[in-house]
Amino acid sequence: MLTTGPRGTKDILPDTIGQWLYVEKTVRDICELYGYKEIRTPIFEHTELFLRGIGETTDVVEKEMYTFIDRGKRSLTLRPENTAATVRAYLEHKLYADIAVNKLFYIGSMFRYDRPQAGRYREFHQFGVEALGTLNPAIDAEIIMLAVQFLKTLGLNDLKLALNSVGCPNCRPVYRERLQEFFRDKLEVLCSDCQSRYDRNPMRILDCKNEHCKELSMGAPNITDCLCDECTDHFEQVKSLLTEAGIEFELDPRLVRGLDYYTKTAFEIQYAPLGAQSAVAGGGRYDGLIEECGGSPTPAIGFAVGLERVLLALEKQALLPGVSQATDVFVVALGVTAQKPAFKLLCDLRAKSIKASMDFAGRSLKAQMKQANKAMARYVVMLGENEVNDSCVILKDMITSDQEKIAIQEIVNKLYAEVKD
RNA sequence: GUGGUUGUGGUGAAGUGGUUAACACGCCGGAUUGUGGCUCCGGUAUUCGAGGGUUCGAUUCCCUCCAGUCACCCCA
Repeated sequence: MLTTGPRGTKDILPDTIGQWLYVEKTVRDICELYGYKEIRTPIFEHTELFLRGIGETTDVVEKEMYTFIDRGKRSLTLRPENTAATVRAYLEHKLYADIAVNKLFYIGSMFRYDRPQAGRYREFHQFGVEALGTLNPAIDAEIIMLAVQFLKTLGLNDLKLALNSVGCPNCRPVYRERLQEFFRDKLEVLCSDCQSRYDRNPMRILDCKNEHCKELSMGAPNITDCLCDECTDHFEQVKSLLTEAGIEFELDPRLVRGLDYYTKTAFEIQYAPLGAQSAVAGGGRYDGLIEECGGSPTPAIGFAVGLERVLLALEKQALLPGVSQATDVFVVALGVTAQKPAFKLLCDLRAKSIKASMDFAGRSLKAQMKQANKAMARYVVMLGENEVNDSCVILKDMITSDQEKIAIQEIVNKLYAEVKD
């Protein structure tokens, strides 16, 4: 218990931290390129924010939230996603007053009480982007392109961009009714999951993996045929902008998002080799959310990328960079009298920005040499009693195995010249 | 929340109802005086996820729990 982390969590150890830094660097670079600014919101929020924002009947809210009561008897929840919180911050700090369109990105931990499986954890990391303040289809295209370019920059291939429009409060209810109408006489023969979807979210029936349900849903009406004029027009423009930009996409009229706030444009980027959890990125428009959160009606769009899934995909394509943890110099000290001068040398080297390490376990010379080798040290500086008495050190080149005696006053400059040329 | 599957040292893994739980890698130490990477030698699990039960006896059989893993649900 004490030696096991909570279920669904993962430690990121020194041997893999480089992968994260690499991905995070890519995130920051691309966001800078597209003009998105980083925002950091709290890990927890008032529970109410997610209830209202995400939707009370969504799975995320109904069964996946980490909710707790604090000592002030407030109900708080660990964020299961970051769009609602970003909107909250946007309203709280009146960011809309600064500029017409706010372009923001975030990167951090999210929490969902789910059964862990491949690509799904209880604490996971998302990189997300939000553009608040415009209904212009060009921002839809920009957002989607950013997501695609991010994944491509990392080197991922075989990605599938699925695109759909889920309508707006004007046309979606119409579609919903037509769907229910279509399935009404088939309700008895649908799987039990779909029977409950029928009322909660009939669009999900279209997405069912059950073969029988798939057959039954053949010929079901498509949402894109039921969109209102405004949504149709918007969707057409998004599609043509993407086409002009050379972004390949697949129209998927069955693509549904699980969060209530989505409107119009919905998209998902899938990487099939990941198995069941193949959605690497997902997002869409949420033109009603800001008003729902107490702001004035403001259109917005965003997406989130699951970083663990990205890392899994990169691993499958062997795209993870090997991080060199080589050090420049390893200082080997022999015996007690050399300890202090060795430590001083270590400090002096670092003062010159030379990467340097030494042994602190009081090990033998041989063991220290092995350690230097493991640390991939370019040079080893040795000093023992003799060297201390002579005010010199032995400098060893670990590649050529050459070694020479050097006055201790000169060693730092000498190494600086070697390492920093 | 539901179902499948797995759980032996730091890691990958053999193995059996009964004296000292293979092997490989890793790690630690050594191969004459103060020197790495190769090689060789030695040391590295009072214990087989945890707790019960069956048994003369269980790591091996049963139950419960915990954890990993995969799938459903759902999502990034």
